[in-house]
Amino acid sequence: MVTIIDVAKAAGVSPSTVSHVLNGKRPISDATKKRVHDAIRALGYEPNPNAQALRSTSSGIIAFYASDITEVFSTLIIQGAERICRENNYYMIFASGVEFNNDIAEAIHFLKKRRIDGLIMSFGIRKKINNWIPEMLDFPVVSINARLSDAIPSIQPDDYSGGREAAKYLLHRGAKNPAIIGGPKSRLASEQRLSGFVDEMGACSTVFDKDRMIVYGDFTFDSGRKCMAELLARDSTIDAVFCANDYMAAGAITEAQKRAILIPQQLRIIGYDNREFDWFWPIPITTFSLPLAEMGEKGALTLIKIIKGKKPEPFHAVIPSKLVIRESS
Amino acid sequence: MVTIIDVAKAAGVSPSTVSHVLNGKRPISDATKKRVHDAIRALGYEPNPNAQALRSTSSGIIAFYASDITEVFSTLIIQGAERICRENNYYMIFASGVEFNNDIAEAIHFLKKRRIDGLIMSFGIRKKINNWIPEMLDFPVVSINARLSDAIPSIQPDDYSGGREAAKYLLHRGAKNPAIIGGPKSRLASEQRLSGFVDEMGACSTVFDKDRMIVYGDFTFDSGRKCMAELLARDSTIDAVFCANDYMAAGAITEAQKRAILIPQQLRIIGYDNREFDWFWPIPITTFSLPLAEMGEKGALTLIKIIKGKKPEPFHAVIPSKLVIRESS
DNA sequence: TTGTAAGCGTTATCAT
DNA sequence: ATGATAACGCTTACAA
Repeated sequence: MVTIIDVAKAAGVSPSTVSHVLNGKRPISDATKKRVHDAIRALGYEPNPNAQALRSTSSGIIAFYASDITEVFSTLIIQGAERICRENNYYMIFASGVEFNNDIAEAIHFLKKRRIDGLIMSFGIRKKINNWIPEMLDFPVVSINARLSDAIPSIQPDDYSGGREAAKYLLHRGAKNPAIIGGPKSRLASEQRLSGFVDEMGACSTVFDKDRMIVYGDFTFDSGRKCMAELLARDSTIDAVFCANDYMAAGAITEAQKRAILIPQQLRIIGYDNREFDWFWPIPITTFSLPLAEMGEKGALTLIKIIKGKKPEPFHAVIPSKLVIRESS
Repeated sequence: MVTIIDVAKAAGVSPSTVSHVLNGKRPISDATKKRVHDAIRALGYEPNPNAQALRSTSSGIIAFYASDITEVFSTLIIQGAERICRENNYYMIFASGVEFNNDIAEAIHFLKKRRIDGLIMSFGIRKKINNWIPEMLDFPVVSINARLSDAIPSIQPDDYSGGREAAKYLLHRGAKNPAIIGGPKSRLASEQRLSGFVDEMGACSTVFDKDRMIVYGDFTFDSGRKCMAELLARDSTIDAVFCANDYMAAGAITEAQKRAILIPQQLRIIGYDNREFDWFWPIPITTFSLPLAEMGEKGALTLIKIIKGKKPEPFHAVIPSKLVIRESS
């Protein structure tokens, strides 16, 4: 184990000089700088992170809390965040809600004792968070996919504008009588996608009967089938359906095909989320690709700014999704 | 910040006694034990992990290296491993191959300087590992999904017996003329699945022409379609196809349906991996569910044994997959 | 621009 | 069965 003292001896300087060369917290002459760096390289010195964390206030660690780490979305967000952290010489550690029985308080407590410099919290399901304890968050925190409070910066996908774009696109494709299959009303993502869609219809002065042309599912494949059946029962002239996620879009397509409805000729379908199966579904599904990596990156960048005492701009960021056009529309 | 000294004072004992009460490395009288525990609870004392790691040789940290953390399989393995680690009071940190440009040496180096107690390496793709440097692994290591060397314990799914079970099941279902769509020959998982299948055919004294009835794809949906077409061109009386993974199974089903072949009546299809879309694919896909959580658990248990100086048993473990029967077969 | 020395919170060694 | 004390490797006042 090579220590800072070994390096100091080899370079003929004091340990504190070595330390300062490494973290640049005070001016060092170029000559000594070089001698120290040479010694470091020659000996293969690596600072001991535990000693650093023990002595200084900062640990160089950023924690990532994901409500469910097995959700694909989480991992893609993580990758984005990790890239930025590494570029800024932070190391990331993880905590998964599942492992803490979704006891966020316990998870935060656990992370705090590791003396983390900051925390990125990512929520798979964007619902209103209850039992929330912002008091615990008395250190740099960023929230992804949920707005926890006005005081905590957040990064969210722009579901509303996605909904608007879906409507615009369908109308552009010639849809005259579109409908919606929504997700649970408790899910913000779904609600915003729908209201964007409805607003855009209004903006294009297209008549849209919200009570009749919206059916609510529960984000599952089966509910997509049922909702499609229900919509067709209500109005057989429907020629386009915007689904609040891809599972329901797949169900809707399946149900329509069972009735020999031609897609996209007679009925256009759009999903949301760009799930893996979309592109090779029997009828490839048009969808919106979420800006997951960007959300992770932006989240990490924002957090690092806060750690360094700067105010992030914007405080609550919203990132657009990207329409991915495939055969179903 | 409550320290061990505060606790010692409150309990009227020395810091070293508190330390020993906590880690049980020497006998303590029940009376003092109680006093110390009371003090700990009263003050809400939490040992500082950084100080512990600095002073002792062990950090209490197990690292998990995954070649690709965004792969669903990785996350499920991780969850299994994490459960065991927590139960044994280890904390897990992660490194993803992607983040290190797949430079395993660098990743290991990075982890080593965090003073990890052990390492679980999980490889998404089971191919022979080249450029391997077992010399670096001079500390407790376990490998999941790949056998790195005789000296490093491994945990793998039993693809061979999965293949056998697939054959047995198809024959039992009355298949007379089965075929195989394999993955790339470089992939161990695929090769073992196939050879299990072929061996079982032999064991049941069923004729199987390996040259004619095996077509190799590349694990993608499109290759599944092509391979299915090729097989049907070779022999239109094929009544069952074992596919080395689910993507190809989905492709095979799609191709067969295009030709109006009835599934499962005229043609039974089995995939492998139990991907998410299997159960809601237009014809739900029979498949094998990999023992991912168990692999993670077993991996962690094995590693912890090694860390504690015990020899794990068995040294190279193999865990069976589970046949999940659905409509396609 | 550089050096000295104290101390971060533990655990390990040596006493008792 | 318990205590005193040094040491882990580093950062940071304080001095020079």
